Amino acid sequence: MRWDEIDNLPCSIARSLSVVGDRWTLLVLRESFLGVRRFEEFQQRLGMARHRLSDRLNRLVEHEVLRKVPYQDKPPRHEYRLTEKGLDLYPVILGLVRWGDRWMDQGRGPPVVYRHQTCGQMTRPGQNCSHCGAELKAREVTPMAGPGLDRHPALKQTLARAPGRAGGAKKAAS
Amino acid sequence: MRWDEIDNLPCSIARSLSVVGDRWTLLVLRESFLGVRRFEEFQQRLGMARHRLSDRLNRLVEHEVLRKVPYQDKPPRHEYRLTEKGLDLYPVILGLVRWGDRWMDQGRGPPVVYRHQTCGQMTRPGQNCSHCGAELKAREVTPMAGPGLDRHPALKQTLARAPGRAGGAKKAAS
DNA sequence: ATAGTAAGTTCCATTTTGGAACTAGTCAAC
DNA sequence: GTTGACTAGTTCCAAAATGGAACTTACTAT
Repeated sequence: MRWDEIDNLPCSIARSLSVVGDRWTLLVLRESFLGVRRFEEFQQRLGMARHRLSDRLNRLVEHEVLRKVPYQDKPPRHEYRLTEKGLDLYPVILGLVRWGDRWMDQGRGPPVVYRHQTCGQMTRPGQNCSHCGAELKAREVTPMAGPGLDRHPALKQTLARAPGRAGGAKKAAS
Repeated sequence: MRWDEIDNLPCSIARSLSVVGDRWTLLVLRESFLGVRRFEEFQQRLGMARHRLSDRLNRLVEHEVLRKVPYQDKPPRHEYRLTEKGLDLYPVILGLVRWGDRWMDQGRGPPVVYRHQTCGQMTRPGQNCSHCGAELKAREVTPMAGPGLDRHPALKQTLARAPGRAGGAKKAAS
């Protein structure tokens, strides 16, 4: 069976994987959830081949997980932003984080920890806040450096601009 | 960046994907969660190339997501069963199901629906039961044919032996 | 005119995957 | 006592996906 056939299986897992089930797509989306929006920035942070990134972004736009939003006219330039469909992948991302934190942390503790802005407390990654029980929404969660992030200044920088922070992806006040 | 380097990134998503982030692995695990344990049965249900399946199963065993359990001596034969680490991937699987159900159902409704045995009610796929709120464990959830499964007898058969059913993967009574 | 920035595309080598056929150990039937 | 079936693979080769580096296009700034 070839990859371009699996989206027709009567299986929600196969259909989901037909969009996000390759080496890079979920890492691209991780960056999106951290506030990254531009081609150059995705490429620099992920270190992936440029044409591969181009493919992945285009496919995500095709499937309406991201949408292209122009931010200047001359020359035409645009950003890639999460749609509602894309934002709805947050539990999948946090599910992978939770599993990786538990089983793949190399004994150092989680590289990233999360605070639920709505209730103000730290939460385990997952579908619901482990403190208040409310559903975790990407815009209401602040990722912060955890114990497993020793000596990785580059990633700390990524975190510094994540949602929920002053001076983050959006201007703090307009 | 090559694939065999990503498991060293200080990122739980990348590390999780280094185990389950390829075309087939999560589909293999889906079958595991449905009670499939033997090479031939994985191969027949998934229709994937045999040596690819062999690779994937070996990698999952290496990472202790599955373990090999002998079931006969002459000739030596064994089954692949989920470990605790593997069972802990259930929320990731159900996260993909939930997203696929919502966004990729082709207008037909979910192919599979889930009943939480512990409370006896139907639940949305996810980390917790949408009825009673308890964490969903693979062994306490029964997948059943949903509206999106029209005319797919093969998959109905897969479901018929899933956990929580009499006459399923284990003998009903010993 | 030269350099810089952003978002790609092109070319080519390497890696991964897919398909079909073949191997190995054992039992059961003819 | 040879043939066929069953289970779990492996081998060979072609096709597809990926990675790396250089090049392109459309501007702006110096």
